[in-house]
Amino acid sequence: MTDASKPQGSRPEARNPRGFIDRRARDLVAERQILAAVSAVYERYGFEPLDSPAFEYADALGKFLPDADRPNEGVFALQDDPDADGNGQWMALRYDLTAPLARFAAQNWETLPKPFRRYAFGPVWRNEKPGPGRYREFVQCDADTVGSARPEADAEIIAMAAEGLEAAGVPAGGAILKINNRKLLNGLMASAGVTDEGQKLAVLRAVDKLDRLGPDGVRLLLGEGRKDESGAFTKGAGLGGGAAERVLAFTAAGAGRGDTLGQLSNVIGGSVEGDEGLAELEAIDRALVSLGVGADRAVFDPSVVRGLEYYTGAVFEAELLLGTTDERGQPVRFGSVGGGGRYDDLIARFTGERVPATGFSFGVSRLAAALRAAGRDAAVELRGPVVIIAFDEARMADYFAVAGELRAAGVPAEVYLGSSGMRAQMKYADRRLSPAAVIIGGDEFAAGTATVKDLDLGRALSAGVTDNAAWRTDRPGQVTVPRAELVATIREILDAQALAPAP
RNA sequence: GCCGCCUUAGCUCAGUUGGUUAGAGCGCCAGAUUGUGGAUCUGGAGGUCCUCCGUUCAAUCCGGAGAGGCGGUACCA
Repeated sequence: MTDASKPQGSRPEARNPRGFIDRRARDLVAERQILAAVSAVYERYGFEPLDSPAFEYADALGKFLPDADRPNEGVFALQDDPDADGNGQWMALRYDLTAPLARFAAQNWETLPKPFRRYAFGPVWRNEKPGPGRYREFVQCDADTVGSARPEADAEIIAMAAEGLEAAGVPAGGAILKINNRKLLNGLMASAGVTDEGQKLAVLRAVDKLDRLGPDGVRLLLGEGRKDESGAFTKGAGLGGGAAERVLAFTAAGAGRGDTLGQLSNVIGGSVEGDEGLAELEAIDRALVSLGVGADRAVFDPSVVRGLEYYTGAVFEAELLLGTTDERGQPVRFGSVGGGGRYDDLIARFTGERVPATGFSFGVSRLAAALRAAGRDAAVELRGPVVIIAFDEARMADYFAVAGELRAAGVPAEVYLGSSGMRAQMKYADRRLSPAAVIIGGDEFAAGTATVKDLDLGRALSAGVTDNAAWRTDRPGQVTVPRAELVATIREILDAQALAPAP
């Protein structure tokens, strides 16, 4: 085996790049169903589809602009057409669908109908450390309204997101949209004397961890800092005790609708920006009520932060409440499957003109994985084609004719194209989860017949069979019919299987 | 980025206190069965023991460095 046919050490290892995965039929069918269902909902709301390139010039993507020192920080970037000095335009794979939308809207602003409503889906790439269920390439689906400052635009996005998740297969009560407004926390921090941008960020980060660390952990992070179990120390926001308690009181204002608004107005009190945020949430509440979205589907939750600078007003997050378990039966918290909010400054980066915008995006693969883990993907069932056994070299033309007839009748079919014997061919059909196999050998040709084997019937019967000889001679589910009745016979088998539970 | 654990067959893992030919289960291939899936039995293929350097008569095993994987943490557009 150490001969020339196997040069040692010179073979590439067949493996995926770190953080990238192959997705097979099962995953793809599930994702396609989700996208089809969600697209239909979004279009019903008047959103038009848009596709944009995988690459954008790096400056258009915004703050993750690669530079000479760290060209790959966060994004996958390359230099387009570099000259002799290595100078070229930096371009990068998009890391979300919102930045490309901002570029597109700015570029076509003069001719777009405004407000502009579009949805988009496709892969996005992030050059960062992968984690469990977290990859460097994944499919996102995003919907935005550009050019409307009305809180109703936010409410409609929220309502549409809720409806979209249900259409994708999340059962009623399986997810909740949590809504907050950046202006509330900004107002609160302003009245507490927090003006430093770095300190503001630290406060946001601390609040974001409320669900994981609890109020005590967040209190530490708002103050001096916190040391976790592994001994790593996270520097805190450096807030004084009074200010920290005010922030905590704010985040504790409950997750409801009208009652939460009342509590928030007590805690916020005073600042102009805070009052503005409160008024926006009240308007969103009214719109949600008229859109038929109750507190069972969307609530106000002051602990929702959603990322950093970018958002300027309302923010929302979709949390999955479905009970899910992993392969070992351990419960898994999927948590957030999507989020969004109002970003009024993103397009101004290009045009200098402030354009209000709001949107929501979710991870399609992640949602599919969550639905699978929750056992909600039963509708996705992969059946193989009808397999025509390649019995006789000289008769291949006849086999292809059978395949053609079946395909013309709308039945997925294929002629076995390997070189193995019949046993292996049957095994192949079984493994493909084929509904039926067609056997036309010398006997059938002589008699002008075809033998059709109902593989599901055999699958069902095989459980009770212990003797191989009997299993073979019984030939379960097998019928021989005149060649002319072949397609009709298979049709009957398929119709019968459609009524039976999946094998 | 930081911390910890791990790396032996396609997969899950044994094992060798450093010594001739490194094992199991599952999976795969074939036969028992000229033309039939599951089960069973029999046989077979499949390994640079992650890589490099060092120590040694001798390294899959000991030491060092590196790579890759997993988990936590930080970041998350």
